[in-house]
Amino acid sequence: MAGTRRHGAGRGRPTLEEVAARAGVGRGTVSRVINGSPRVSDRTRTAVEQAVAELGYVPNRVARALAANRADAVALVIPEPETRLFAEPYFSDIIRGVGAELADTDLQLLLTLIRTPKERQRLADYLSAHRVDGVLLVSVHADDPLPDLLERIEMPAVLSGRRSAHETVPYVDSDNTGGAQSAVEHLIGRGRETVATITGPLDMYVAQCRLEGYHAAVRAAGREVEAELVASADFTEEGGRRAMRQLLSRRPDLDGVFAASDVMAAGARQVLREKGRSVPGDVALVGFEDSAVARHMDPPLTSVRQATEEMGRAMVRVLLEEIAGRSDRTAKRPQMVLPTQLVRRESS
Amino acid sequence: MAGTRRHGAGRGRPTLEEVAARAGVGRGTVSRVINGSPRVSDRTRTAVEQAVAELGYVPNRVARALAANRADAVALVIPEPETRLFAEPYFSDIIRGVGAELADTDLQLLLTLIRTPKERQRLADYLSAHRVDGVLLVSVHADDPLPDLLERIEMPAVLSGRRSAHETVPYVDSDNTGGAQSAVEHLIGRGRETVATITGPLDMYVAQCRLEGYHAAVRAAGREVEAELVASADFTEEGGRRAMRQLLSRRPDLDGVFAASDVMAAGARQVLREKGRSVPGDVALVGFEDSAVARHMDPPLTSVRQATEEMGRAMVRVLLEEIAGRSDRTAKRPQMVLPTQLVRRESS
DNA sequence: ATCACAGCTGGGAGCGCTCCCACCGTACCT
DNA sequence: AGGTACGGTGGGAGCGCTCCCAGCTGTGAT
Repeated sequence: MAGTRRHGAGRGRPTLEEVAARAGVGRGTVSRVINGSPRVSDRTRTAVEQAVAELGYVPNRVARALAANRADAVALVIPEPETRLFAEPYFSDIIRGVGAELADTDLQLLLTLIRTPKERQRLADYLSAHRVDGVLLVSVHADDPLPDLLERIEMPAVLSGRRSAHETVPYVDSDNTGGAQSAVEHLIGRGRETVATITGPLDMYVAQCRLEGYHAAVRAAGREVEAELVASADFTEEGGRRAMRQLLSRRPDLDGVFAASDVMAAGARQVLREKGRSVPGDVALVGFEDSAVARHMDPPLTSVRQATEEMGRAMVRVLLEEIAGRSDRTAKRPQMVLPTQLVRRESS
Repeated sequence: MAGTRRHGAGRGRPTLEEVAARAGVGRGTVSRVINGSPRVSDRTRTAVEQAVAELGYVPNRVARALAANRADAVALVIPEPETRLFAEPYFSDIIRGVGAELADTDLQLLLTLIRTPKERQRLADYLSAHRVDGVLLVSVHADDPLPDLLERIEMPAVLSGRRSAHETVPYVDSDNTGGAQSAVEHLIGRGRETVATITGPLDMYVAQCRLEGYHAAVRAAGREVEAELVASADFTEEGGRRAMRQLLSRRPDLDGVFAASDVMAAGARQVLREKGRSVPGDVALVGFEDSAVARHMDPPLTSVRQATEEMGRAMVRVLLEEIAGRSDRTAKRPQMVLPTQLVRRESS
């Protein structure tokens, strides 16, 4: 009865044991070679490596995960509504970066889209069960309970973006304040006198930062910040339209607009066209994100580029560190801010 | 020595055994309840369910996967270059659909981006090792060896799109021919006399189909298909520009263009503007894909919408069938074609 | 020659589950 | 009453690996 295989699939795949037999060594030794332990003689190592090659041995990750109580996987969690709200490229660029950086590891990338509270609960269970080694969280809201849950169960995690200025969890963010500031300085530098801004939802830290950058640039130019020149929206095209109408009715004399996202800039552009204002002739327009939308607008939109793909890569690096360095509890949490860059196009 | 736990993480998570003890039954019985086997008495089932609830038991997928020789995961394979080439929304909409449909299952979604031949090889190894239960392949080229490999190792797989008219592997595709045809019929119906087309790379079946639809519509209108009116490109914006210039120099009298992708239409639009042709006044323009680009063009682009998210969902459904029904080898491979829909906007 | 102590090595135990076989009872037949 | 059948159940074996401990060398110190 011994040796009877029950399952068809996977049949014939060599196991550690078989490699050991062929190399004339014990299981433990093969395991050590596979995992690159230094305590193996060169002689033995060579023998094992040859056996591995001959048999075409590939370790069974599942067995490994079970025995070592690791998962060999990280989860990328994406709150679904966000992918609709934010311009798509952000989302896919992050994935690209994450995927690229993970390719060198042998960690699997698990993608988790969260739509409903039920699914969020399910994820929480899943994570509590330690079925992944770490978590990458994209665009978390300030009131999201997930980061705290992760903290509690000691699951390594990295956020893209901060929830507030005093973020405690490791994160990778881009320099929203600086980017916004440079955008507005650019507008002012081009001689615009009355520069307005369309903000994102101000309960989001990212929107606060971009507004903060606007303020900074206005003040740096020795001007007053006028409340009339600030309209807040929600990162959507429709929101951009509404805010632009508001702004135009309040201050018909405005000649520059900084929108905190390209999509809102697109909405604003439409309203400007409706009202017969030329861009950049009458009104200069700048966006944020440098998404495909910016390039395809007419005229092409000046925008602040964030290194989104690089953010994905950085997140993985930080997460890997977190996973490795969990031991020393005192270590400071790695947090990094990536620079942005103004991309000048015809809209300003 | 018995019962000594070595690993810290996961400590305290109840196991099947503990649930069994608490419910006063055997391991096998608990397993049956968990997996919804019908051969359990109501009495016992209730007792087990209570124990599960009290202990907060969550099955360990890794152990399950090892024991059952399943992986409880499917891989979504995305050839990296494609995600740059194709407009992004396609890619993220597919993911959205796949994620949504998978949420009801307890399969994990593994995302695999393929950039280099080395990574492709790695994936091949990985799949050969049966570490996933099935594979979703996005936009495969005709010469991609992956589908055949999968066939060989009997790994369930579903393609998005076909490689040729005689695709043998299960797939989900949209009605490219029909969509293109309706687009061109629309142009002709609006009174356009000289309708040209910008095609994708003709070694891709999807490009062939869209061209085929163009031909069909032209012929259906009782006209000749003129080679001069066909310019092929590569689904990129730059390609669209080049093709448009070609077309314009060959046939300055053209008054309608069907571009086989929105991105190429965007390129074409730029050239038309350069050359002083108004849209839709002088030239009516239609794209394919109905991506964000289409909505943000000026004027907004009429385009053929494909139900991309639904394609993702359908792919999962088909894959699940494949995984389940692997037993009867004679069953026909499920293949489905989703309808498209013309979305009219101001460009035509 | 003896002892100690390395560096290597083999292999038992165990990770948490599924599979399957043997077994128990009860209901139904002859 | 004995036989048959079958729904329901317990638990051994095993999935392929990692961990760890004991043991086995060979070397250098004594």
